[in-house]
Amino acid sequence: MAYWLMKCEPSAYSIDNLEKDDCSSWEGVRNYQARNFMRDKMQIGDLALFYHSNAEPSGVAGVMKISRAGYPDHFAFDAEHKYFDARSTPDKPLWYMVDVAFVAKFAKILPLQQIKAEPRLTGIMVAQQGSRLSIQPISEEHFKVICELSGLKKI
DNA sequence: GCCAACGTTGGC
DNA sequence: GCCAACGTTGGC
Repeated sequence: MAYWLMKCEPSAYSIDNLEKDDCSSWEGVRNYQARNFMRDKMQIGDLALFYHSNAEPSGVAGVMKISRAGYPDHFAFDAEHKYFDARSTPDKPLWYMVDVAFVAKFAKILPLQQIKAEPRLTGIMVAQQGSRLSIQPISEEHFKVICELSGLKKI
């Protein structure tokens, strides 16, 4: 059982969208490191923080659960789609995605500023300067501290 | 909207 | 395989 932090711009897809949909694919990741995490490491049942990037404020918005492990991102095969990539084919997929399921929405966004200010979260990847990785592993301890700070009692 | 930090591309 | 140019991310 592993823990993750996954970024998305809420203008594209937010925790509210996921709560409404209950379940969603997490397509469009076009970074090799992030892809490797999804393809090789993420397992059904893993918990992930939903991080709103480029937002007001940016921060953790809620919790979700991996409901399907890595599988080829078929949006890369569709020439009409914005995530199209000619280098990826059904035979030799280049990009992967997972499915996520809604677990909880925080009463309030936990802003990045507060994450940076919390001593128990020292060293967390999302607070590093210039951290752009959209799929990040996170320790169980950091995960729990963030849930606690957000007032979430129980997953 | 600015721009620093970072990842990727491609010429050589 | 180096590295400059370019594109993207994301906080501010």
